[in-house]
Amino acid sequence: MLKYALLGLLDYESNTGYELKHTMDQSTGHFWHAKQSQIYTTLKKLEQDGLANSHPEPQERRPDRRVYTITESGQKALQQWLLQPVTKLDTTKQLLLLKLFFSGKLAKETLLTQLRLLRNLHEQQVELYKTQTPDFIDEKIKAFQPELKKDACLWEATRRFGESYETMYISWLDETISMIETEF
Amino acid sequence: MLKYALLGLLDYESNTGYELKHTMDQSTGHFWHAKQSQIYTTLKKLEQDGLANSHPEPQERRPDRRVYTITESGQKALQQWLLQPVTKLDTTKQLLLLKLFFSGKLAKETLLTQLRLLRNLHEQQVELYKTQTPDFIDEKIKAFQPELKKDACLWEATRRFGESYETMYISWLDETISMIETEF
DNA sequence: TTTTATTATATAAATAATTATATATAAAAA
DNA sequence: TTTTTATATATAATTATTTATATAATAAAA
Repeated sequence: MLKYALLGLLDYESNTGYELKHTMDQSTGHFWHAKQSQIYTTLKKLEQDGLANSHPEPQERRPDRRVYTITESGQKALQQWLLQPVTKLDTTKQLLLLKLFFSGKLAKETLLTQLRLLRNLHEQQVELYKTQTPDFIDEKIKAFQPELKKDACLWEATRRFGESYETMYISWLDETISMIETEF
Repeated sequence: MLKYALLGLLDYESNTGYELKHTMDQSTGHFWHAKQSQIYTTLKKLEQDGLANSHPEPQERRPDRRVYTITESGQKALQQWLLQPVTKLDTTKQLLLLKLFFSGKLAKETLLTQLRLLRNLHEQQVELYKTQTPDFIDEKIKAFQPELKKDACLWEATRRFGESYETMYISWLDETISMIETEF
């Protein structure tokens, strides 16, 4: 799928692996992340498959940048993929839930400490969705200009998902913490 | 991590790869899933690392079962892992959000159809969390008996997470569908 | 002045996970 | 009676992902 995430971004503008990594970290990374090494290898694969082209761009006193551009074939592949509906639920991996499931023998205070620590992390994350992410979206809209209104609405929908998710998570943690405080 | 999921289950009772797969599908699989092949290979690794033992159990007119049992070393490893707090957020992969992010050029009705289809899937999933999963927990509690009260509370907490998550997801879908209906 | 951060790309090695198959038997359903 | 479902394990091949490392230059900070 990373393939399509990269094609999607390249469809807005040609870019280097380095920049794509940073753009992803602030946008799609919230729901589809990738390490630098995976991005570089996937870009190579895109080029091999004819879905993108690349050319080196010399820079003053810096290593060359390798700029990737989506091809027509790449745009078709992206479009094709976007048209296919999602027909099954994502299988998520929740480390906290996995641990919690087996934590019946842990001391009450150990468990509570762990949950309170995690609550802080989620508090920080929800703040991020409420502030930094909207700024990022505004900035991109200004950069790409007008007819991206629909895109902006959809980007905002994904941001809203993050905010809802974190809000739900914190409520769930609060309920779970109370439950443990009273029933353990 | 699958390693610990398996150790956690084996700590309740010795079991075969086949049974572990089915138990996981109905319990931890909601937040940590694995394919049959991965379970078998991970069990082998557990044995190589001395965290579990196994012995074949002959059956009448059926292939032998290979029953795995957690070792003391395995119990220590499990305990050690449970004591370590989760210090960073899970990086989830949400296929729908990835597609949605790039779907600005799709026709309004195409998008709405995709979102409504997904809404049905989440409706089914929330029902599962409200009914089947509690039944599974009750059944396990009866099987393992009394002092699993704390375990049961934690299992219930993970079930509650699933219900909250799906409820949040459906609300988000409803908001997103309205947004597209009015703003596109 | 030494360290750290930023700009940039690339690959090797290891681990994790998925897909596809192979082997066997028996019961139940179509 | 043929197919499907369930019981059971195992491995090969492939793909996906992470971790670690190498290279190279500049600017800023300690």
